[in-house]
Amino acid sequence: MPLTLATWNVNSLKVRLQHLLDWLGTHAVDVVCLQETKLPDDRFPVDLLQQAGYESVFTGQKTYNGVAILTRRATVGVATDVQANLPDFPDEQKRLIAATVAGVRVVCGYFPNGQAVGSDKYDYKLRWIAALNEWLRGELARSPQLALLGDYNVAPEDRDVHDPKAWEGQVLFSEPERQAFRDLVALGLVDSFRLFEQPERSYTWWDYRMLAFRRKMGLRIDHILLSQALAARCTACTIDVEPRRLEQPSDHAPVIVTLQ
DNA sequence: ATGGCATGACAATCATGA
Repeated sequence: MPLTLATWNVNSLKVRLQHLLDWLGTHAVDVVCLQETKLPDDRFPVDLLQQAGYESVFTGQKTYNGVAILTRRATVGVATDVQANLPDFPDEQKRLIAATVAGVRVVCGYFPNGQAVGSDKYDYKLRWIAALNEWLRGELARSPQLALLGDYNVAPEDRDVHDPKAWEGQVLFSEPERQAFRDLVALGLVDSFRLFEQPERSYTWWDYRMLAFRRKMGLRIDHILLSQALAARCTACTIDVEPRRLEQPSDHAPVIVTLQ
């Protein structure tokens, strides 16, 4: 049986819970990484997800951030060896959770936005990614079958940006951020989306304003990087834009990868 | 040049996002 993993920044799990449940009902993916749940742990909808057939591990907080890994009980059971946050990077912000599922080390990250190039938040973003990189080196040595899924808040290449000229040097597309992305790839990871022929103007995020989605004005900032061992098993990677068409959507679309 | 839109805390605006 193939194994499917997905990542989706839901921009509030409270608001998007029904969208998520509907999506799980039609897609039945085995592992789902969520970002921006914006829920403290005592408010996480464990029971409703269990009724939908999914077990959850999560780390969250009020108002901002928050990440989770859902596992389909019937196919992959419960996640083990759960790690919340980067061990050597003290941080109040809940941006990372890792767990082992079906022999795969699944890392779910909500990378900092960075706000504006040169700001304190931009500096924090680069330091956060550097700390992730350092920690991942050890994780990869321990777990050769590793996937890093999430909202990276980085568009790696020109073709990942609807208007690269306009975005040049801006946050999400600045050279230091793109270099940080390449430094993750240099650990021996593969951008699964680019293993395959993809449609023109493939993006995962569109601004709520200016009718950006309808006008295909987006960025590809949500990614699934796979270790070499997993890349060898990968048969597909797609962006599902359908949830972005719904009423009151998340501004991000899910990305799905299939492993053989 | 600016704000457009959305979410959440908090109770009219404000912080944050990307």
